[in-house]
Amino acid sequence: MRWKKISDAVVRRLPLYLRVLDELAKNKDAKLISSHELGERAGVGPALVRKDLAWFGEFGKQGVGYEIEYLRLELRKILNLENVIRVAVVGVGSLGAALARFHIKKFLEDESFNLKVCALFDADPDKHGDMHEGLHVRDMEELEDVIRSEDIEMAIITVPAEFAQDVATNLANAGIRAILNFAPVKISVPDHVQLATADLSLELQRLAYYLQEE
Amino acid sequence: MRWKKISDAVVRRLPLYLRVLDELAKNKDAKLISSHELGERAGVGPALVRKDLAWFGEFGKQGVGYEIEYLRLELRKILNLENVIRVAVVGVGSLGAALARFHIKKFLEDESFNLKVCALFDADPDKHGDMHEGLHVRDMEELEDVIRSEDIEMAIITVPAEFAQDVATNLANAGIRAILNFAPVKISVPDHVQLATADLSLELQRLAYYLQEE
DNA sequence: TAGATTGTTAATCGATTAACAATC
DNA sequence: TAGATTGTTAATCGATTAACAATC
Repeated sequence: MRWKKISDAVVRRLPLYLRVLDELAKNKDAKLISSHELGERAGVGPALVRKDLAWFGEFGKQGVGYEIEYLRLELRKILNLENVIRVAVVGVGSLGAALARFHIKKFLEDESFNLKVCALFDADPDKHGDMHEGLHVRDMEELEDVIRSEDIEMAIITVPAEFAQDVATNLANAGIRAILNFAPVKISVPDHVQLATADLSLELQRLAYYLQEE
Repeated sequence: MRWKKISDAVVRRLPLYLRVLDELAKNKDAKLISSHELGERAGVGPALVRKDLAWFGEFGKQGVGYEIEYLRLELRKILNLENVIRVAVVGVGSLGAALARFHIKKFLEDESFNLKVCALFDADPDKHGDMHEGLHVRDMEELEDVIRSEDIEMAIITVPAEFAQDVATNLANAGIRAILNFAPVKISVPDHVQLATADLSLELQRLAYYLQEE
């Protein structure tokens, strides 16, 4: 299933729409939703909602709107969230451990959440063998083997900034296709690897700007 | 110090430039940097670097470039990072505790890092009094008093999604001016409160899209 | 002086919004 | 049929890039 050249600005809004639909589906408030209301709840204009969805097909009915459950399932298909995606966490400090814990719990509790953390890695030998939510911390030496044998496609990097680039390179070499980076550095990856950044320092510094009196 | 109507797209790049300058200043590699090299290191085009900086003044010299240390200090002024900014963490689960720990350590280790976590709050009475890096967990009842008496301007929300909006409202009422929200929900705040979102689920779902074969 | 690089204006590019015919 | 809302095209808006005179 491929629709070429969809802008990332569009792709970023799809999970937003999906979240609204998940919520509505759970509460069974209604069967239908208009682009106006979906946009309202997602924080996006109604015209943009329609345009975003139209890139992938015709999901609505004129004069009626979109069927919530149907659109929800279609969006899950589009976002590739139908099958379980295996995830590794590299760097098991308190942040890495917390993220692993959070996602493992969510996977167990929410049946529509399809991201499964299934391996933890850390360079510190003292941590090897430590258990977190049923997973033990592995040596970085095992990275490539485990990623390949366990079909891990995504990784979360929570190592100190100075090691992040090396880790990212190793992950790319091991066949990882998407990385969420928490380390406060710009990292480079090959074109076929997707990168998302959760750079808290950057966000906090940006917020500081707006604290100034206006 | 106010320059009206600077676009957020511009403000978001300033911390990126600052990080590059911090790095260069630490290593004392050189005294000067061109927009070309600064852009290179920050991942931004050279013309855009010059245009971004030009919003705030004339910091460079034609034919020469920008003085690293000078520009670094000017950027710190512009971003309002000269004085310590006090921060509260609301929701002390494993993620909240990890973030508090991370930032408190960074504040102690890096003298140019001016964000100081100085209060922790949680709704769970079992956690009240627990210590994290020298701070005890307080009751939510104390939120407003403590924020006002300790001059706390910024908050990090790490409570479960269903409580995030209430917490944000309470924070806004207590006079908080900027919020970094980790809860996976859209929250609304008054216009005078700045909001940054660290919505990991959204990022991971976006990444999932790109895992599809092309 | 010759070479380099800024600050700034004009041109381009891309994303959002408005408008509306099609149609349920 | 009358009212509503989609999918889509055209208009607008804003952000980035290219170009270049000014000048160190």
